[in-house]
Amino acid sequence: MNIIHVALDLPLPRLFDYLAPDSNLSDIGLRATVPFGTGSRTGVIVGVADVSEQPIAKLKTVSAILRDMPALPAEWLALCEFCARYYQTPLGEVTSFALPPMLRRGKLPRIKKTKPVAVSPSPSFAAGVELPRLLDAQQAAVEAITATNGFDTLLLHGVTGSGKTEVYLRAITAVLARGGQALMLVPEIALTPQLEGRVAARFPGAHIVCANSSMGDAARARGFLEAQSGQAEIVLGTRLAVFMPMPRLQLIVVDEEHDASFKQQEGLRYSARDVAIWRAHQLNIPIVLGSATPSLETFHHAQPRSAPTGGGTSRYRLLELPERAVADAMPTVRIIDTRREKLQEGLSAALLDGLQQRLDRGEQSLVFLNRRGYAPVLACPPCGWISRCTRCAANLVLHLADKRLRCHHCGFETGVPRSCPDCGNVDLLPFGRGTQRLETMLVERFPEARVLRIDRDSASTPKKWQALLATIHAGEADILVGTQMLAKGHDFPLLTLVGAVSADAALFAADFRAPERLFAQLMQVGGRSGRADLPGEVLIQTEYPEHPLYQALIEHDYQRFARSQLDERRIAGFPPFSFQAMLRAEARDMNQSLAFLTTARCAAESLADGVALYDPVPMRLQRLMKLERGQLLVESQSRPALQAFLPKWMEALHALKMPGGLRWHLDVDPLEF
DNA sequence: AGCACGCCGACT
DNA sequence: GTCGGCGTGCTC
Repeated sequence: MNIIHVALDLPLPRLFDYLAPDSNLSDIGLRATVPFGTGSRTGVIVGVADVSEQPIAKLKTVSAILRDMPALPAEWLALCEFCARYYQTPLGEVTSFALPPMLRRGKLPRIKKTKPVAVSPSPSFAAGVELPRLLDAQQAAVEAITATNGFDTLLLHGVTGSGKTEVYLRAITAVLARGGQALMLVPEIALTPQLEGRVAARFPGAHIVCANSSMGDAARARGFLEAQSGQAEIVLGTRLAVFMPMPRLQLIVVDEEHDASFKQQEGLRYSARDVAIWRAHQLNIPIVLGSATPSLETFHHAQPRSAPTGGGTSRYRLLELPERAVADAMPTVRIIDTRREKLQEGLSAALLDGLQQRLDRGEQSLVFLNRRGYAPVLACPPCGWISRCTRCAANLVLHLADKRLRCHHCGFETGVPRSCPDCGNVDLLPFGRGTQRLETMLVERFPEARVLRIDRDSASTPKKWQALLATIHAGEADILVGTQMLAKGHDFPLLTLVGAVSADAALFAADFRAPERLFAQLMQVGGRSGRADLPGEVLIQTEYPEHPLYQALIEHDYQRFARSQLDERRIAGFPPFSFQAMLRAEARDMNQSLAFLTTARCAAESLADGVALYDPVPMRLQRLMKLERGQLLVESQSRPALQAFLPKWMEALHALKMPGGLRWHLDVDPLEF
């Protein structure tokens, strides 16, 4: 055989063939450097053959087949091929994305002296380490996971503090004892170090590899090679870790499976959770999805067919952890009706009282406001001027801390004008409220309190973030003001009050997933309070106190909320009762974008069998970085029907002649609308 | 996506 | 007379 098929990182949905004397099937999965156009590229050999569909005369000869690392396993290539097919992305772009940048470029990391670790498959783990006692539900969950033979998707549903992590660790213990490898995916947050520490402490002798985008090139490449060689027993990482080659993989865990960061929002728009499930199926191994607030898709699959509201699909097994592992109660949730009350800088009397009480008792409070900056907009009331971004269809947010106006979408920033740029009026007014303003107000109102603001501005680097966390843990802060950064995963033993303000907007958002996200967020931020021996309280300010979402929160009743949402989704025909793909286009003016989408819609009409085509519309954030953006939704009751339609449609679109400056992409299973 | 080739405007 | 604008066409 003397022809190789090479997947190159190009936006072209095909492979490139090269002459390669003496190549054979064992070369599949090796990287190859090839002449391409005027230059040279490195890609992955995905096939070896005697013949090519191209005329032989057109074929160039491969420059080098790189044999300095072992061939990527067939299982890994199959995973990439699945992603290419499912997400309508050229295989070369997928393989390129799935490889660490250094390996992608045809290089290898310098060999680092290996740590003196026990050689698998008999790692020294847990011996001596004192294990916490399991509650019955945890024990049952561990047994269910470890007894699973072959592929199964298990949904581990447990509130914050119910001990999900301990269940993962026990299941991983069983895998390591059998000489297997385990893969654990976590959301993309600054939380990974904590978890890493906990896992490392539990498995002191085990070889653990981390994989996330903030790692250096060499470290990432090294981790990849250690996973591929089987040296690494545990791989812990964010969404990109789903592509780590692992020859003895026996268990996948997706923690906080509902988290939106598992879906990549650019380039290869994959869902690591969904890809992980496909991989588990392919390898015939169990996968555990863990969450206090599972995504409605996941919950639906974990519901029996005969469930109260029309039934789920019974495809996943539901494991419930109903109580907190540490023996304390769930926080009390109170809804504060703000319709009648005159608020003080956005805070109700009840919340202010609560803060004062915590101060008096030396306990911590958290005010949750998911909007950073001082005020969302600066305005000139007499003439109507407001601070707008010149590049985006968005307002410039006032950051008083460093006296700047900033666009939160494109990063544009400018100084705060002394007077109105239109009429010269010097009395410009900030409208609305962000964390900085709340912080200022709380400092004035509670002069004796140590107020700490935690958002992307104050915790801009991992170092600053760690310092803030240390301050909180040392009890050197009384009132925390923060965005969703604070909501995830952290334990604050002194925290007994959480107040949520200005959350209502999500109730009526155009995006049908907004309530789901709000519920998860409030549940999560509420879970920060009262985790030790101090009871917690959650106060939610709202103008819609009787809204079912808030009622379900009072009861801590995820299932009730999920069922009511699923009812609405079923009636509206939204996911998980339909399957969607979004075509997005951007150009210098909106007409261009919409014209392309209209053409795309016309091209789809003759191909769309069992697929509904919506009308092209401007995106919610219509203009970003001076590009006008539109979108076109396609939807089907049947995933196979949608999957059959998409490649035909893509082919038609690639054949269209694009006007200059127009760019488009397809997003399969989109999360954002 | 790059990178070449190709045919029309204002500059040393 | 050339440098250079980006339209369009190709890459095994």
